[in-house]
Amino acid sequence: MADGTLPPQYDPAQVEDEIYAYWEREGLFRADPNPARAPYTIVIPPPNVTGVLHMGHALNNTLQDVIIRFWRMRGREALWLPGTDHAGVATQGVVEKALWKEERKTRHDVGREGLLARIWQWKEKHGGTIVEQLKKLGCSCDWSRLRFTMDAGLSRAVRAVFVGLYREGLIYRGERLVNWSCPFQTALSDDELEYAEVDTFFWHIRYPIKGRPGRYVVVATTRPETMLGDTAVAVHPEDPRYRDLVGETAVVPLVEREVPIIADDYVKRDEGTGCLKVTPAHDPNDFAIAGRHGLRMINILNPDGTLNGHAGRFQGLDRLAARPKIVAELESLGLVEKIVPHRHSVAHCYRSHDLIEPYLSVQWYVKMAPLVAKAREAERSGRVRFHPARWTHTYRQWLDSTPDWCISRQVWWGHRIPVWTCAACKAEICETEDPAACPRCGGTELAQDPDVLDTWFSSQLWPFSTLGWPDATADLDYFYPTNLLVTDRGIIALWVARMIMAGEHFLGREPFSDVYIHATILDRRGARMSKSAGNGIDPIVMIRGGTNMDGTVFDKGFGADAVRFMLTAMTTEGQDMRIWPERFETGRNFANKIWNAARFCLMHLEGGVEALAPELNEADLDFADRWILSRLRGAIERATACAEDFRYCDFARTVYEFVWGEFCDWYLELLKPRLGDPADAPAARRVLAFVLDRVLRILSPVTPFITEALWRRLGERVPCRPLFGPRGGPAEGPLIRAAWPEPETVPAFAGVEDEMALLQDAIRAMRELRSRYHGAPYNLSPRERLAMHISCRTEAVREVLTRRAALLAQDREANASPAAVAVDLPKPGAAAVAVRTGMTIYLPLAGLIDLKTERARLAKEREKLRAYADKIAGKLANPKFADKAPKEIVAAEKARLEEAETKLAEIEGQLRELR
RNA sequence: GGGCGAUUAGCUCAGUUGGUUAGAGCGCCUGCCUUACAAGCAGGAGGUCGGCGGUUCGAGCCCGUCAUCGCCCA
Repeated sequence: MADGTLPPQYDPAQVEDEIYAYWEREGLFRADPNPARAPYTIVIPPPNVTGVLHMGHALNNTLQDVIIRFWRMRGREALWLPGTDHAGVATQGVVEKALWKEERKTRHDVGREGLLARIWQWKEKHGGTIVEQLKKLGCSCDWSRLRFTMDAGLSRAVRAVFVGLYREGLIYRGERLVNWSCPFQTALSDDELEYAEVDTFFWHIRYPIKGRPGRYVVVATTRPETMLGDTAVAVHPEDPRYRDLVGETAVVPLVEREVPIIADDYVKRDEGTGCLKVTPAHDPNDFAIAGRHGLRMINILNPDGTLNGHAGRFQGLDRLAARPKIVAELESLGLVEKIVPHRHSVAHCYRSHDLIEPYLSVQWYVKMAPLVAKAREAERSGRVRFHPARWTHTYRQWLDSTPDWCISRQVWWGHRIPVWTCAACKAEICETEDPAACPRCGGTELAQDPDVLDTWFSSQLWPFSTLGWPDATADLDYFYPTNLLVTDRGIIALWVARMIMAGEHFLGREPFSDVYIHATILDRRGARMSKSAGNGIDPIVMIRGGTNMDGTVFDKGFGADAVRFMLTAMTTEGQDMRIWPERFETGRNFANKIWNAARFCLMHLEGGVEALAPELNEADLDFADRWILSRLRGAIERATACAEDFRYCDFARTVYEFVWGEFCDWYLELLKPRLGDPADAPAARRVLAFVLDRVLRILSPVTPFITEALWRRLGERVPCRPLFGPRGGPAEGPLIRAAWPEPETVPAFAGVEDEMALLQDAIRAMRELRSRYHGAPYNLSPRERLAMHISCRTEAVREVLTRRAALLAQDREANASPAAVAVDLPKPGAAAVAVRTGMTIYLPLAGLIDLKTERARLAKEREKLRAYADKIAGKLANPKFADKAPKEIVAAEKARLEEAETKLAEIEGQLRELR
């Protein structure tokens, strides 16, 4: 490579680190407030600081990078602001687990400060992993702005928001049921639950009626152990079976508690026995019933999920271990009527996957109603748009139904709730700065609330806390509101909606105008990728090689560009995306194609600027030049529109098809003879340099590494590549900052595309004629030069084919010369025939032609054409069609029919001759 | 129970407001190591667009319904 030649196979490993280091070193990702340009801003959805990159991150960040690179090239001050999230419950869980494994200590052994110190250590050690992985993917984040939700600045934002909401009366403390995670011993919000189907039983248990020996009511429950906390039995008020029992007293077995039998509409008569045991402290519906009837609430659980003193002799047992014991005792008392298998969906912790217990406790809440109204308005007014649009429904639905948000968590890692209680006067103090003394009585013995805030409480501030809020910074002024948020559907409610609320409430503006929701990545069989299932694909292994999670070894990776290209090309509006390693081969092959196309161009540009035509004007352009420029302009138009509209798949396909299917397959082939001709080469080289330049630019957002590497090579040969005018000029800077090629900057030529289409049709027909005889038993050698006769049906076709005869003759695959081209040329003896639009091509091959095969081929084609022509004729014969269809459509159908019939007649004639 | 997706070639997926003979990648068959590329080139086979009904001159696309799979919410 030192001598300037490139190897014939692209090796991403040789290029990527060096290119990335170059971008970083030169500060090319950096963005700063710049009044001369408009900003384009994306804030990264912060990954968990303890996490490692998975395929979902790879997709998410590729999509952000494609857009930010596009707008950077389009001249915006493009900021992609990166950072990580402290992930309170999850991170603390990881460190606690390690602490236990390594030292057999719990968090209580090391204390709050001790644990926090260890988590910070953990963060320092492992927190950079995911950032380094994003770099391998090619992410052009402004790393100088890397943020962490527990940074001092972001923590100030959290305090400001808490205190602001508190003072507005939007934060309050309440005792109610929460979702309790026993392993973490903390409350979780409703959004942090996941539901899983569980096979269990309905236990039908008899509760004796007080004062009526022998009578009892039968309740059905899936959680028999909760009976220890029962404080009522409920029936439906209109249920005739139990009407006489309302007002009576039932006796809860084992604890012998006397509880009232009450009537409540909530009870479903046809579910279970129609008789409901009411456990207000351990079931949300029962809690509501208790509120209506003023029932006692008995909490039977300790925070760790074991039974407490209210459980009597079962105290100390885990609630799940107690269940069989309780059932056994009930059975021995003859109180179990029956046990029915039952399958239902139960809440689990989204981090530990353990069962969630409804648990009565005092927690902090955010009153949602006023915030919801603002968030709804931001979307209704069109200031926030979802892509694909259907996700708007999910957003609205959540806003319409969300309960107040439980924001306190009983863990230590996170933002501590800024509320203190004065020991002397019991005053509650909520301040942004830690208070030294009670403002009411001056007491200095202040106890801060031990809880921390839900991680989402800080994440919801991300689009502005990262830009300096609550200070009125220049960054905030310039970059806020941001433009785009790219994320997964799973956190539309959890995060996206809350950011919109927070942005609207505290800054009076939406945090971003567009939300792009991308697919969820699934494995080959359509299952979610997960660590426990072992079906994950490690994006870094895909990029660099190594051992995948399932043990498969990849000696070489596919390269970052290949991974990015495939992820982009697979991003359609669907909601899932199935991935397996081999799928990246397409991307790798494409990168290799780009590499070799550029390699070919660079070989022919070896002479540098001096070898280019000193001056080039439109009149100097060859036919092939005009064609590729026209096609290039069209491709740029489509690609630009796709990028603006977040149509990722179409963007990738557009550039893929143009580069491979037109630039490589046709233009470079057409150019070869000209590049070998000293008279034509200088002009051809100028166009070649220009087109390659534009090709690299439009590829750059998706495949930034290989294109930057090739751009540099191209720059070494030809530093500046204007199409027209004098050659030379100042050197172009790095591709990442090169201007996006706007369509108007590429000339288009009317008529050239149609002419080329005709030539391509002729060339393909000639190739096909040859290939009919390439196999056994004919074995026509590809090296044997053939003569083709072309019979044209119009003078116009004849004129084009005659004028471009040289292009037909030079096609290497056809390897044939158009020996005779004329209107209505007769068939030259024994010949293979291809009937095309406007022409019939003959391959005379005396002695080799297989009449039977030729006849069968023509007959098959005739049948197809007949069916086609009949279909159109039928359409045209329908008077309603002529009457109602637009004129252009009718005219087009007529033209099609005419063409089909012409071809059909031609085929009939050929068949007669073959007899 | 409510909402939203998906169902198109052997596999994975495209298919813009209804209007050529429904496309791509991979796989398959045939022939080529043609000095950019075998991770390639050329040619080819393969689909009654999940079922049924409807709207329309015309439906893969719109409407209804059923089936199967999946996601979200309750």
